[in-house]
Amino acid sequence: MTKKSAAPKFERIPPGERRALLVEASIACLAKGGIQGFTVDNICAEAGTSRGLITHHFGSKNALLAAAYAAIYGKLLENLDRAEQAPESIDGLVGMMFADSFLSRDYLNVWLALWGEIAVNPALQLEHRKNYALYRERIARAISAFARGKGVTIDSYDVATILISLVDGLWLEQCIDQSLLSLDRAKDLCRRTLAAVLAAPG
Amino acid sequence: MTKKSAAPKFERIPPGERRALLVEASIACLAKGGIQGFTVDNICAEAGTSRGLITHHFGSKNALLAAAYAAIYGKLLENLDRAEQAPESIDGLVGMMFADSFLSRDYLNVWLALWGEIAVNPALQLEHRKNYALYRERIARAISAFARGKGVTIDSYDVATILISLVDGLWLEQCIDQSLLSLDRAKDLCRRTLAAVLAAPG
DNA sequence: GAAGCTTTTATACATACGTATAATAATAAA
DNA sequence: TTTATTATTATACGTATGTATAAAAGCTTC
Repeated sequence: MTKKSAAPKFERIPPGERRALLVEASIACLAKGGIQGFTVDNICAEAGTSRGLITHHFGSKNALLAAAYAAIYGKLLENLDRAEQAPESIDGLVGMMFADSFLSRDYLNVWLALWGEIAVNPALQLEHRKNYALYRERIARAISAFARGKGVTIDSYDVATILISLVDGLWLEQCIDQSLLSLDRAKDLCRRTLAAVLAAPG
Repeated sequence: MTKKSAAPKFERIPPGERRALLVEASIACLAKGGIQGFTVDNICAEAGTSRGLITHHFGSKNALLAAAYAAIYGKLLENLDRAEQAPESIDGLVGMMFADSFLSRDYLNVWLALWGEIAVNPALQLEHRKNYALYRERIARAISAFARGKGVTIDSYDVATILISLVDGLWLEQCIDQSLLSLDRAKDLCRRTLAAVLAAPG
């Protein structure tokens, strides 16, 4: 007679996977309710775990927030690295920016929620600086390569700032009020601005 | 013998003034701690009143938040109306944008904190749409007048979107990490972009 | 100076919050 | 099969939260 094995009351998974699950749940909560939706109860309910796991795996809620931010930026940079290294047209440059930026509407809300926290949360600020520098460098490099290929002389650092700021602004606009701006129009405005800036003398 | 009059335990001021005080205190709290710093305790401590006044004068904390947003936008629009109606140079246009945008670093944090809430707070969303439409209209009008004066034909609505988005993006960048961008450089990038866009054919 | 009105305070209340704790149970190792 | 490890749960605890309530007190009007 075989021993009757009871159904396990919970599944035990490797720490790395559990952390990833909690990070995913955190992002979902940020998307739904902004930084105010980022609570232990919400996150653990979303992840389907008990309340203790955040402390166990991250030490604190704030550490989980920093981890979530790192994960989001990680995805962004990863996508960027998959893109062609040196876009050879304005369209290519714009495509590079928007492939990562306008991934999904939910993600926009997450960025916005996190941005609002960075200024008042040192741990997040640290995480931001680290990742943003990589991001900016990557964009500036692409612009630089593009300009070199076209024989245009520009300050790629300046153009990168313009491009990133414009995309962030369009993004923000799209996030706050979806009815004002479509992805296609955002791309188009970006393309037009970039073309004008790169064509201008100086 | 005159009656000894005890010092009043509190000052009673007109509802409008009290509301303004609470709105000011709200903005200060948002600047310090983001949306998470926007609590009844913080606000009333900042305003130097007891906890009951928010409910009494606004009905709810959320209504106060909407009022604070309206007040901030009100100041923005007011400043804009004081500016010259039709800037006649690129510098004038840029000046118009930045006179309101970069008022103070504290205000940047407030905008950022509020932006993060708009997507998840219907009352704020309503207040935003109303004011943003006025803002955008005002900017587009100035651009339109400028172009007409110079004999340039443009879609002022498009250029307004570009300009506003760029300024918001620069603003965001400045807010998140002050070490990356000075006001002067932000203005300069804006000027340069605007000049290029307005000079471009089409 | 007295009455009435409404601002203002003080307090109470139920809920939500982040974290600490101890018990439990799933897995790996022996 | 037994033991050891640690992921996981359940719960407790103190604090913070937004709002409701009632008492107190300032101001206006007569």
